[in-house]
Amino acid sequence: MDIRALKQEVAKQLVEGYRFASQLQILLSKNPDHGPNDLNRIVSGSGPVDELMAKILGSFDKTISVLGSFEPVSVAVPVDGSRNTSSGDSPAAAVSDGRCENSGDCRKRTLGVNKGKRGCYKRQRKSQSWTVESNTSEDAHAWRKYGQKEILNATYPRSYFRCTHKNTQGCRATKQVQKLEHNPEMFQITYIGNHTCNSPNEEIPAKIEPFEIAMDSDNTTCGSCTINDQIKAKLQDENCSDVTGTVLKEELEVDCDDHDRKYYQPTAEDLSLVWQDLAFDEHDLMYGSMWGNE
DNA sequence: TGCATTTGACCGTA
DNA sequence: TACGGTCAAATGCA
Repeated sequence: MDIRALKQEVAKQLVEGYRFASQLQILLSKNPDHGPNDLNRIVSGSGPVDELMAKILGSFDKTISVLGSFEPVSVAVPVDGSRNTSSGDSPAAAVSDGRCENSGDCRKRTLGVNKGKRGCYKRQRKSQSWTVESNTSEDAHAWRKYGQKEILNATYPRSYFRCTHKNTQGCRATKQVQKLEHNPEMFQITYIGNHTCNSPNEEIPAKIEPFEIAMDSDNTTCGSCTINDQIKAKLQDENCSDVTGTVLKEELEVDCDDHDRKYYQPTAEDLSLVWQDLAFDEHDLMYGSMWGNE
């Protein structure tokens, strides 16, 4: 079975799974207070609904991870022979990931032997980011704080986190956490990029509450729709959905590489992002009209 | 001792 | 040029 067939099969399974999750979400939305038709009565245990959702979405997470594992690592052919042809997920790539990989841009500093590399990095493009608000800054993934900054005209500093598995698995996911001005109890969390690591969902603490995608001020637009539109627009802006050849594919991996594996937080909203992205990439990169052929 | 966090320095971008 | 994002040495902690 070739990779295309495998991807089609996985994607097909995701279609069904997504539908099921969507139906469950609808049920939940109809019973926000866990009323007479409370799903808690269907599933035993504490916080069964959230737990069930976490399991379902966790399955998506893993499936998409598997899908990502089929990504050919030698697709990107160097134009000038100088660029690493790996997908950037290997540990070796992780070491140089994000900094000094194009050594020509690395200016040597005069701060000492080790300090010479400080600040020599490649800033991650925000081609794929979304913001949520939550009463906790924690989530299902393991993060490592790498910085904190005072932001102009902001009361609270902004903390910067990267995936713990950045070095081991080359995961480029990062997030920024900042307390809300009007509600310090809440955190505004901006996720940038997607996890390419195989962070186990088993580590998800049961007590963690699901995120809420930030609503528009008038609450007329659901966060996922807004985010999807933004991503879609962004992808189009960056020609990420217009990949027709090897060189462009490489550009995609450089500038939009995280689009290849769109999975992240185990929430319904974010799952829609997963879905959106899969549709985008598989459609545009591989099959051309895969979903239309269904 | 190893890993996570803190914090000042540095760089990219608008 | 200022601001924000990232790096990495120093430090803290289990």
